[in-house]
Amino acid sequence: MLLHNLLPGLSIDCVIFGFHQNELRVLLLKMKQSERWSLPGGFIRLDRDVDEEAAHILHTRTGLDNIFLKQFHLFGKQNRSNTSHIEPLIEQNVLPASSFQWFDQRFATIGYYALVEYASVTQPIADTTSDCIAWCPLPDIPSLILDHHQIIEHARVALKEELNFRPVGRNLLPDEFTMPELQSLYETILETSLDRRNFRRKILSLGILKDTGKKRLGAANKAPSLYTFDEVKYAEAVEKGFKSGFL
Amino acid sequence: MLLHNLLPGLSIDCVIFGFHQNELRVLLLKMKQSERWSLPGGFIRLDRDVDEEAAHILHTRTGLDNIFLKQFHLFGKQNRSNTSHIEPLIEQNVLPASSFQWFDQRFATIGYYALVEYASVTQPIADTTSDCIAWCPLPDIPSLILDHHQIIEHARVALKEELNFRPVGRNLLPDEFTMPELQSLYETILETSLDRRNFRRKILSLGILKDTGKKRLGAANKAPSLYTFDEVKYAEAVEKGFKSGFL
DNA sequence: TTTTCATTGCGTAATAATGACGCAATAATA
DNA sequence: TATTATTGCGTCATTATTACGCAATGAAAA
Repeated sequence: MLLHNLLPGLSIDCVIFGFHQNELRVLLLKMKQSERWSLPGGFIRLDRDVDEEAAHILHTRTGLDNIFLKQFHLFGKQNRSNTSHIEPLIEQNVLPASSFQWFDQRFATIGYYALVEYASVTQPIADTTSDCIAWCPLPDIPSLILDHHQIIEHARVALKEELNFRPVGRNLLPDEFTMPELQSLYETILETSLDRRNFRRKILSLGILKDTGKKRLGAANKAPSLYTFDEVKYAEAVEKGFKSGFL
Repeated sequence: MLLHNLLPGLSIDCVIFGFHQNELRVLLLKMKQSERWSLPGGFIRLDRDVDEEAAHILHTRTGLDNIFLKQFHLFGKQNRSNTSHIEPLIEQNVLPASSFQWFDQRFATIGYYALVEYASVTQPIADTTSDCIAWCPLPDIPSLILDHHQIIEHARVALKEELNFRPVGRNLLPDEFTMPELQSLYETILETSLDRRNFRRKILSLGILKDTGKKRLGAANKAPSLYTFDEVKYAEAVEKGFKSGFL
């Protein structure tokens, strides 16, 4: 990392959501020399767009390209950043002492959330300042550095609001999925329970699903049908959003 | 402006919306030594939160406090900023030559939109780099510096989407207003026309309006009732948003 | 092989919301 | 006093939502 080659004062933090075992999970990095975790993030190279850099961070951690990625908020409190999570890294020579003044700046950070298919991230990659990287279920997020708790919470609300406007499942579910799986995703994001039969009718009325004709066998009950998203209709729905309110 | 006292690389641009004569208008500054206009904006003092600084910019230009202000997007293209609008100002000694290197940085800018009651901004105040400041109707925005056209367009879309979730009129209309005035505001923001009778029913069903009992006299037709917003219900609606989609 | 079980797919009835209108009432003006 | 433009209120058909009932069906237990 060539620090003179970066946009000063601004960082990126990514809340990478996955869905597994009926839970929303986020990808977190365990800081070296500390019990705290952090969001995947980084700084912006002077020759890259901010959006580009966010996509790059995501690619670096997950190996994935063309991820659904959305900027949701700039966190700009005057006192939000400090060097307490960096100092142990410098002491233990994980980072060079010369990097201290870079981290000692005031940073605003721009939050992005990403939606990825959990199973497609087989081997997430930690960075040099981290021991490991792992998916953490939202209910039991560990202790985080800086304001990263707040960033995750903000992302969660942003995702929840988005869900009422636009379809979201395409990015979080595998290619084929059952109606109960889709419903569980919605219930998790919305933090509520929905009537099975009404959910089914409503989501089908959006016209973005295709029945594959196949069924998910194996469970001790009636086998649910497998659906995929109709790519064309889905893209249209993402573009135009759902009708709501006055429009 | 003490440039060493500012967060580098990040600026603020404010799209200040007002509503007058059935048109949405934005407050723009005419650059000195140029035919171009710009959004009110500025840089972030190291001892201020970004949100605080945005509110400060608004106060400086409009004299108003407690303005509805919402961050909507970070514009972070690598090549979005340049010094072409600054050079004439330095040549004519409007800005000191020493400020060139500050403006020659790459800047990302965080966009805020503000909603203000048009009539309450009696004397908007230009800055030292501007000849004048004026309300411009959205349909005829003049030539703007940098990516300010794009910023306004983005703000407009953000406002439009917001309108489907939360009430907006409180900040754009005078204390008392008629149903047709409110409808005209909605139609302008949504860029559509709405049935008068259905709009009335829907907006009343939200329970955020109070009939003052008074009427707006003077026109050659039946005098429309004057309404105000029910502060308690309105605040509740802003907080919780309107029901829509799945939730 | 048959029964049991959990769960799906489909359906229905009551209620609420929406879209497209009709029409009498009314403030200013001719 | 009649005319004009526009408001406030109401109706009716259609669509959406809510709250359920029930037969069908894979797998597992009897």
